[in-house]
Amino acid sequence: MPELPEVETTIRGLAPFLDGQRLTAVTTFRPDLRRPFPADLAQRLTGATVTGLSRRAKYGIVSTDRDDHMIFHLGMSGRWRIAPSEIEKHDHFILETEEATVLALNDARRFASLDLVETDDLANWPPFAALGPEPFDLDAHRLKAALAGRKAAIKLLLLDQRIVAGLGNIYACEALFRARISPKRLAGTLATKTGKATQKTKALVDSVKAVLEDAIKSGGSSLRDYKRADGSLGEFQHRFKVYGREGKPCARKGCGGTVRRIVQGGRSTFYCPTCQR
DNA sequence: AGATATTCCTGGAGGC
DNA sequence: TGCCTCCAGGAATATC
Repeated sequence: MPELPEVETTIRGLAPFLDGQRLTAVTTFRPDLRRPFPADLAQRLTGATVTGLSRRAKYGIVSTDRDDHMIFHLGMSGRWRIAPSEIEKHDHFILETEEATVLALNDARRFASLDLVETDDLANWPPFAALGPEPFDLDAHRLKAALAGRKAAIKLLLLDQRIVAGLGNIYACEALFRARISPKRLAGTLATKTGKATQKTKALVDSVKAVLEDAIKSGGSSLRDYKRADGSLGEFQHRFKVYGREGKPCARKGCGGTVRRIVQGGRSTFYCPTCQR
């Protein structure tokens, strides 16, 4: 479930153990995850000092003093474990620091990725080159322009990382609920010139930011696999208003509707047909 | 452009 | 503690 808040939580959890640390040992237990690991991964990381950790969309970035950036994507089930007492099933990659802290990348479904990109290549690195703006950099004008004329359902476009980068299935559903917008609404109808639709675009931008900020404050959401790097669970799953709440009463005061589940683009969408229009 | 299906994987849940 | 089917946070790719 790692969407933007889970990756942000992971980066914040790793930073105290990695930032400024020299990497003393790098171990891979297999040659690939979603993609092959770089052949010189261990060689380039071993002995390097971490100069900073950051995030872009759902990618975590560990930068080193060799102008390298180790970039990970957690896929569906990836997580980092700090100082594990022993190696577990599905640990695929291990970093060890000068202070002897062990960090393990664990991923049952192996949809994660691990890449090493040089600074000069960052902007053109294909996974990054295709990304739209960070949600926190989004504004109503920009979103409106991206949605104008589009006939796809708004939910599907919120999942399109080229439109806005970092939302996944959960937070797309939750943001639409907060904005009172139906996930089935054709994206272009949010982008018309008349006041009401523009207000809807603004509401959506504000809702996207708010739900992500709240989720980060809660340490992300833990459903099946996700845990914070220190092993603790996120808390935001207790605050879902629609996700996973099919058949339950709408959380909006006075609405009285019932949360529905539909399928869009082959994935579950949860929403309240009564108050989301 | 858009809708849909498929693929990469493992594991948990639920039906029988 | 069996077998089978379905479903799951993502995203690239193919086809109509």
